[in-house]
Amino acid sequence: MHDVRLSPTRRRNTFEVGQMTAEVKPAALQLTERQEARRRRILHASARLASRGGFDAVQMREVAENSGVALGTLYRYFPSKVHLLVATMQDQLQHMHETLRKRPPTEEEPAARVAQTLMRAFRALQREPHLADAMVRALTFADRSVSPEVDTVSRLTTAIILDAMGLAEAPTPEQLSAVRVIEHTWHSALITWLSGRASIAQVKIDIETVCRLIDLTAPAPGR
Amino acid sequence: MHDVRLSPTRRRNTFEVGQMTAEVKPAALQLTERQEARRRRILHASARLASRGGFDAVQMREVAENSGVALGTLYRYFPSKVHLLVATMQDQLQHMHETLRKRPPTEEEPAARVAQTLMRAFRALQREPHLADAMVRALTFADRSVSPEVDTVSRLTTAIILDAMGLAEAPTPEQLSAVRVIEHTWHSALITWLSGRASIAQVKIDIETVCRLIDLTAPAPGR
DNA sequence: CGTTTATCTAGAACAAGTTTCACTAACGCA
DNA sequence: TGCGTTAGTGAAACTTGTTCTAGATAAACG
Repeated sequence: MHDVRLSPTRRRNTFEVGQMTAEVKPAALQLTERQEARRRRILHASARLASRGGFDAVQMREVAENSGVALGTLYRYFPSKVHLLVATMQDQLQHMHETLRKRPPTEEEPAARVAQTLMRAFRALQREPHLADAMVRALTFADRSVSPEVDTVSRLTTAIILDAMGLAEAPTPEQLSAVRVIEHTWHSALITWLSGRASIAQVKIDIETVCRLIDLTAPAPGR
Repeated sequence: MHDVRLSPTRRRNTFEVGQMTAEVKPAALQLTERQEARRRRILHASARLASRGGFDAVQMREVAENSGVALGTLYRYFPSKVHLLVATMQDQLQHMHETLRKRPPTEEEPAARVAQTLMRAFRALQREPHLADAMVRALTFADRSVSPEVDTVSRLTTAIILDAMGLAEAPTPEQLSAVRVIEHTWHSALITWLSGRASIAQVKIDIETVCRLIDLTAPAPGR
């Protein structure tokens, strides 16, 4: 009768934005091997369905079936569809982060580096527009009950951007503000693209535009 | 048997961003008086329910009951819950725009004027956080089928910002980019606030931060 | 006016997210 | 190894958005 939800719900890795390292592992409180495997199967099924038909195509019953797990079990691992998709996004972001670490941006200026990085991520999303749809829609639709998970995604994104700026260690408050604004723009621009209201070119422009903020907060004398 | 959906669906007021005036009336293709009244009752009920419990509290059956209309009729006027809420947002924005016209921002600098305007709007939303939740969640969750309506909201927002900048007439492409980025930040910051991941103060900072972009695109020599 | 046609109404029906329940399997530990 | 507890299964039930149907009203129009 102990309706204690499985890890993902209460995960709350308290760590500062700055000290984000490569190890942001799911960190669910000790899962057995079989459980870890189940969790992985679920995420995999979720991503697969999502890359077919986007948000709507991820149907909980089907995810359960496809991952060989009972519906109730699925809900024990991920207490809602949005939780599931946000976790899926965490997963994908992790990959992205690692990939980016291997091939850091080539540009000189921080602003250009960030823009380049985001455009790379954007191109990756373009390859799986449905998956992108599912993840981003879930992310912005998430209510308070998903805050911890959304926050994790946000921290990952922040880490990626800071990495691109070349200062994963000691960002100033001003720089953090700029990064937050960049993130806002990133998410919202993706949405306008996904809903067909903005072209790829326009998203590019928006990203480049917002990245100029970085210059404003550069360590240089610039106000 | 002519399942022609009512106006709101196919509304497609083609008008340029710049020439946005006060007359953006719903403009549904000729509704009779009774129909206009019904539409209004529906929107009113929607807003009332939303200001109670936010997105989830707006239940289509209840909206129908509260506005004295059959469920089928509700769906004829607004083909989905998201359509309904986006229309509700249009409605509210209209009011906001008029209010802002009456008392334009007092600041001198364009950037400060925009920031002041958005903070005013933000304070208005803070008075009805649940309503804000319903509208903003609907807006960002909207899929392609709602694009025209979302676009209308976007144009209204753009108009408000351009007004605040003091150039509703001839914005440069660069300025339009900045405005788009400001809008992105505005929506996304609202979401982080609504989901409890950012404080009011933080939203304020983000708005002020992004508004600096306006200086970068000023008619002045600034690059 | 009377008729034709488009709207509305009431209510059932359907779909997918979520919850619940009774039961079985796996795990942790003494 | 045996046993109590936690996790997982299967299936039904429940909720709320959405669709459908048949019949009643209102509008348009000759």
